[in-house]
Amino acid sequence: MAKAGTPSTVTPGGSARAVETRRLLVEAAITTLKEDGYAGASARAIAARAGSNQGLIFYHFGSVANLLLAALDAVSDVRLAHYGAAVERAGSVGSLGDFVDAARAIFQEDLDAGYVTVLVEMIAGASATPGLGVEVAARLGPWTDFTRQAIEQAWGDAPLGAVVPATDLAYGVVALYLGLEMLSHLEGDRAPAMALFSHAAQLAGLLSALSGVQSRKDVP
Amino acid sequence: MAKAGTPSTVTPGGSARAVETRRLLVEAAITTLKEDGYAGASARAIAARAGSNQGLIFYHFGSVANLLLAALDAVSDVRLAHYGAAVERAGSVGSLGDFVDAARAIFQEDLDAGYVTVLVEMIAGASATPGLGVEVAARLGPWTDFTRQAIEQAWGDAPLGAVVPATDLAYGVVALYLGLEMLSHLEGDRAPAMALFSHAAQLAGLLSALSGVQSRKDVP
DNA sequence: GTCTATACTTGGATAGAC
DNA sequence: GTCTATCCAAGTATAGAC
Repeated sequence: MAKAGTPSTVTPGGSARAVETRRLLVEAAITTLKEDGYAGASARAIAARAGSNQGLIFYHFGSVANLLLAALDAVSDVRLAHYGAAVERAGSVGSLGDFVDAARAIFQEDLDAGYVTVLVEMIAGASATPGLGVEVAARLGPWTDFTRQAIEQAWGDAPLGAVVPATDLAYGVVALYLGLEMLSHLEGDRAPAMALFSHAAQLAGLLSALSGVQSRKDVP
Repeated sequence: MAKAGTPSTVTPGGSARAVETRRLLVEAAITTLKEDGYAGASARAIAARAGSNQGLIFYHFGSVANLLLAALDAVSDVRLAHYGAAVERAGSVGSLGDFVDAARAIFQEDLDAGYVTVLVEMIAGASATPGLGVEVAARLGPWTDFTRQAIEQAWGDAPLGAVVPATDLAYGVVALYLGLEMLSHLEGDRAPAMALFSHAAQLAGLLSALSGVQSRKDVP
């Protein structure tokens, strides 16, 4: 997303200075969303963190909401690329447990960096600003798409895929991911969420053992 | 929660008029959180909806945040009571599938009424207001406690309880619930979430059939 | 083209009239 | 106990300086 062809933000100039200013503002917007939430992400708060003037937000992005969307785009780009690499590594092995482990590692990174907090805050904050909801929803698509692909890859020819469509499950996995991030962030304690991943890994092992066919793991 | 002994809000007077004013404000706060989110829940917006003066919020509750917490308390009380009744009904039957059905019905009600939106908005908005996080976290306890009890009841002596502790699973179920509400609310479409419940019901039936022992369902 | 200064609006909170 | 009037801080947005 955030390709040159379909810009979500009006970008007046392409000079080195302008690009750097926008980069600083986007960085500051991400940090502000992480630490102060959507309700605390005002033009003044973001600009102060970026060390620049608050008027620049409106010059470069047109509105605070547009800057926040640009921040969401930036986070999506960097995270999805990273997710893809992690799942490809797990895919080369192929067992369900490896995928759960990969998800666990990614989740831990996300909590540390607060990336998903940005997404959660944008979703929750969308109701406050008219028209923002559809924009955020559009940016959620790649996340669910990616999750669906990862699930299809993880399943292989496992029998579970017949009873629960990957699309539906992907929706649930994303929802769970967002919920876990919310709770962990609220309570400042990631232990319960991490415990769940451990149990999921156990169940994954149990499931693949139970299914009899050790789905194409023997192929090097 | 929200007992008389540990009031989260300072309530100056107990006259019939004062009580009614507070009730109106709490109602309006709930509606505002549902429709405009935490970021849109200003004193003026809430007071306008309640048809009363903005200053009354500070007189009766001390701050906007306190009013929002009172709103969360009100929602928690009414919903947990309802949840309890629904699970008791399902408990008298005792199969896992009945519990999933009960959860499905409750979830649909919550989406219609927007009750969980209030909780989600408070959790997401908590980062904006210092000190609000711990208050919201404290009010989340009953929800996870209730979920844990429902899970223990649903499992009975099923073998799954040994591998995944009810406490951990309850945490995940609450997280999933919050996430599903967020996504459904964002996209204005509950179909994907409802589809998940259908699949869960299927799996529940499959699981109880697979476990051989049809855990104490034959006892009327 | 880029940024600063300023205008104007809304929000939280209180003091005093009723 | 309730409402109006008001203060000031913080918010969005633009007009004009560089």
